Amino acid sequence: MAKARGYHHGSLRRALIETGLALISEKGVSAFTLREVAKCAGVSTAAPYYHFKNKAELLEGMAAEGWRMMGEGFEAAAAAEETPMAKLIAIGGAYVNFALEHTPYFRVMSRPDLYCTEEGMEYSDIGLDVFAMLESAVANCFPEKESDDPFIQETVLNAWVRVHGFSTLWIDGPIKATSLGKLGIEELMKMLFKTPVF
Amino acid sequence: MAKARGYHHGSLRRALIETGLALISEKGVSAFTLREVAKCAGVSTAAPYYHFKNKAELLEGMAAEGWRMMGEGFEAAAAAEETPMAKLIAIGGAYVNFALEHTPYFRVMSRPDLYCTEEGMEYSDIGLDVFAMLESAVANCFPEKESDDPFIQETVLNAWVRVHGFSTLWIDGPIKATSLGKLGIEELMKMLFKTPVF
DNA sequence: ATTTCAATCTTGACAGCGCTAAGATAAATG
DNA sequence: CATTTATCTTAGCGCTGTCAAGATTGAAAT
Repeated sequence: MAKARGYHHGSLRRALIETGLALISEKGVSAFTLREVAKCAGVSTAAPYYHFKNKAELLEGMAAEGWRMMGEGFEAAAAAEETPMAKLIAIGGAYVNFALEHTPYFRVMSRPDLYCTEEGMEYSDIGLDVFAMLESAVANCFPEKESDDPFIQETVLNAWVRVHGFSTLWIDGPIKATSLGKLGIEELMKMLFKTPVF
Repeated sequence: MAKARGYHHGSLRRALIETGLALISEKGVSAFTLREVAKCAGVSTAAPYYHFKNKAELLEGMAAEGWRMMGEGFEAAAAAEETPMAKLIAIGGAYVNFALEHTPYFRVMSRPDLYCTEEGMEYSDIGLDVFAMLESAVANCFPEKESDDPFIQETVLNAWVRVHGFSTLWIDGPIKATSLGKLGIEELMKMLFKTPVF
């Protein structure tokens, strides 16, 4: 009754997500096609519709998985450091690292228009959880302040904007096309975190 | 022989770009359709193919126009200030303002995968010109340094990442979905430029 | 003024897309 | 073994990007 195996894949749902990510990795998210995903997974065109209501829901599945992975990366990065400040920096690094190492996930996650199609859902709930982790990492650096202190908010904004802007500009190509592109990624990331976030 | 008027529009090319932007503004760039653009412009499905090689080239036309506009915005913003530093800050503000006021343009411009399809073209040439303006605005703030000084590069990266990251996160929705969203756009922009870029 | 001509647009068609309805098949249950 | 339920397939709709062929037009040439 639950998640029994069908007569083809043991778990087509997983296969579709993975095949889809592979496809996005190769040809980009705009060339991502339900039919091709199905073909690559070895099933018919209509098979995905048993596991996902539509294309957007498959993308939402990818995004949710990505957010979960990013959250785990945040936790691991923070756990490896001692001071709140070092934890915050490590989380920023984890954000960029995730975008670079799991680019297809990140591409989907950062395009809410693809999977937050209708209803009241404005944004991925899991995405908000990850944001909350960043938020409290900042707050922990300034225990004497309230969490809605303007300074905290400013710092959160600054950190988020920085890691997201860099990730986007890097994986989409613009940085590589400019004089900054001649610098390696390690050097750029060092620059990115050299200027304090507060 | 040159750009004579056809037997329908005086200049269909312009009409397609404008209609297309209106469509993107309403339904987003992923719902942008050549056929619908043609219909809204009052011509047949195949008409656009006289003015643009394909869909990507129409999007490229939009992007190029957007980059030009952004460049003009940069110049105007810089011209209104006296000191190099004030010019730099004004340019940063012009970047964000462009994204907010000309969102459909910005959406296309920041998706090079849509219009930099093939050949050697990795990124819009005009986009690179705009980047050069930002670069020299930074360099002008530190006349004693060479333009390839690491500090200059770091500052360029920091400024770019900040304005681009904020613009993207704002127009795509994430910021609005978080606690930061409760703050107004003016307040957020003040925060964005409060922390120095160098 | 008529002819000619190149630029511009239309019609019609093709393969591929997301999605749905109806039927087939395999695995789980009795 | 029979039945039921979950899973998948086949067939088809209206949409998309793109192209080939033909129609229409304004302007240049005579």
